[in-house]
Amino acid sequence: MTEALPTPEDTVARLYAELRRMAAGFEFRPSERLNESRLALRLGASRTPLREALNRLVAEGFLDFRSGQGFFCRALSPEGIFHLYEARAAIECAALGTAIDQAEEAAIADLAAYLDRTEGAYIRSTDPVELLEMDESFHVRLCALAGNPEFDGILANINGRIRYVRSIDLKQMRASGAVGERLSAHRRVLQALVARDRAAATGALRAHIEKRRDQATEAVRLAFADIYAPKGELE
Amino acid sequence: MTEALPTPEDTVARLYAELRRMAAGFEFRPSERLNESRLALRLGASRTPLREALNRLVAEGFLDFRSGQGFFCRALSPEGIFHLYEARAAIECAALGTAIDQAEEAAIADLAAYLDRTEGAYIRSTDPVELLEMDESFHVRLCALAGNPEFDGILANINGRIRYVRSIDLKQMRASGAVGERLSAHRRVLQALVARDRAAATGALRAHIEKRRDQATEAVRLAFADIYAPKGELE
DNA sequence: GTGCAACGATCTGTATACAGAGAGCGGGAC
DNA sequence: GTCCCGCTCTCTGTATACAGATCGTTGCAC
Repeated sequence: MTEALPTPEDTVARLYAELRRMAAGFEFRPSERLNESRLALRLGASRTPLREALNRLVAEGFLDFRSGQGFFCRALSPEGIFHLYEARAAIECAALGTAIDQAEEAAIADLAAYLDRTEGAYIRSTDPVELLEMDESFHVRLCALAGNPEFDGILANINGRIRYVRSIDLKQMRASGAVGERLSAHRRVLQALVARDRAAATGALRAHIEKRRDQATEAVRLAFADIYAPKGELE
Repeated sequence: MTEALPTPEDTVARLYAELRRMAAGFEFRPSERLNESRLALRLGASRTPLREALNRLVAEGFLDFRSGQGFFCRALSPEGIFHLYEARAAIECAALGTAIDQAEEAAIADLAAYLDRTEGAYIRSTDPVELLEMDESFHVRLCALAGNPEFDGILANINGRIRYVRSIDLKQMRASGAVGERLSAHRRVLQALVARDRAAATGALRAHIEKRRDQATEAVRLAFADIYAPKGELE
């Protein structure tokens, strides 16, 4: 189920997709060093294509590289997450601004249909992954209305790098019964877009993302406290 | 990205820096296929580290990769350039907005000092490369005031990919004696920043970048006409 | 002259080998 | 018990070898 999309024979692409998924979900712990030989063995390839895939992930900010020491998982910090959400707000709001000027009515209608279609699942879903995909997908589709592949690429990169904390944020929202809040934020943005009301649309989108930014940053901050404070309860 | 210092001995970093420079300046022609063996020989390394560097540049959008066919220089099109400038405006304006809220007075003063310091060279310079570096540097410093490394990284990437057309644009401005216009645009942005006037600052910056966007896009469009109808009134 | 097909040279994709650097561990001094 | 030194073993960084795919070219049919 997870291994289908990259063409049957393309080792580097396969490794890249697999490693990106692992890195996005912090299956490597923050700042952990990666053992190339073990990883290559586990993924069924040699170190040569593995390192090519790893280099791509370094360029995309999923991994770090230190000469002579190899590849490391990226660090996880409240500041880093804050900056990623801030960049995300910048890109999404800019894309929305362009979309308000230029998106076709039909494309906007498609997005509205998507929101209607997923509304039920959004509220009732108990699957965190499904929830995450739906949230991400709404924002990706919104961004795509601008018709600028640069926006899409930057957003896809950021989405991968915040995926882990976003899923934590979503779990917390679900636990506190606040999923509807997110959904209504999406709907508010969409309505302003339909009305071609730039100030209302970008304002609503920015407020939504900044709220998620603060929640996600706080969640990481608390996790940090857990990691660095308690010598006591471990094991 | 403005890469980390290429330490004396780090083959991949050296190759990456060299290839990035070459790709940025379109020393490979648009859509040209790269011959790995020849390139490795020319750069004094083997294909293994070369391909690692090439993979990083693919991830950054400087090169394309097609499985089974190898690496290609990115295409050059008016639409592509338009999208890059549009993304640049989004990032720089967002960074400026953050800077207006949060930048220290001292940091803003540094930028003002930089502008004063380079003003003379800016107007008198006959070296296109120097002109390009100064223009780019002003915008990079402005962006850095936001204190968000994500903004800096995205801008560095875009700067590399528009470097070629930007230098053409600068040459044309110099030829038409319009360099002062650009300088005054920078100064207008700075003054609004000093006054912490968000609307004026982002408005001025956006207008400046969008003007450059249109000029650069048009320059590429004309070059396209030259390429695809090169024989004058033939046929 | 044009289109197609098969051949050959070239190039890519991956595995493997090996040298040198780095990290971890044990032992010794204090 | 703690710190430091040196050793060893592992891992990284790069070169090279080789299999399979690709592209250009030549020759043939029409």
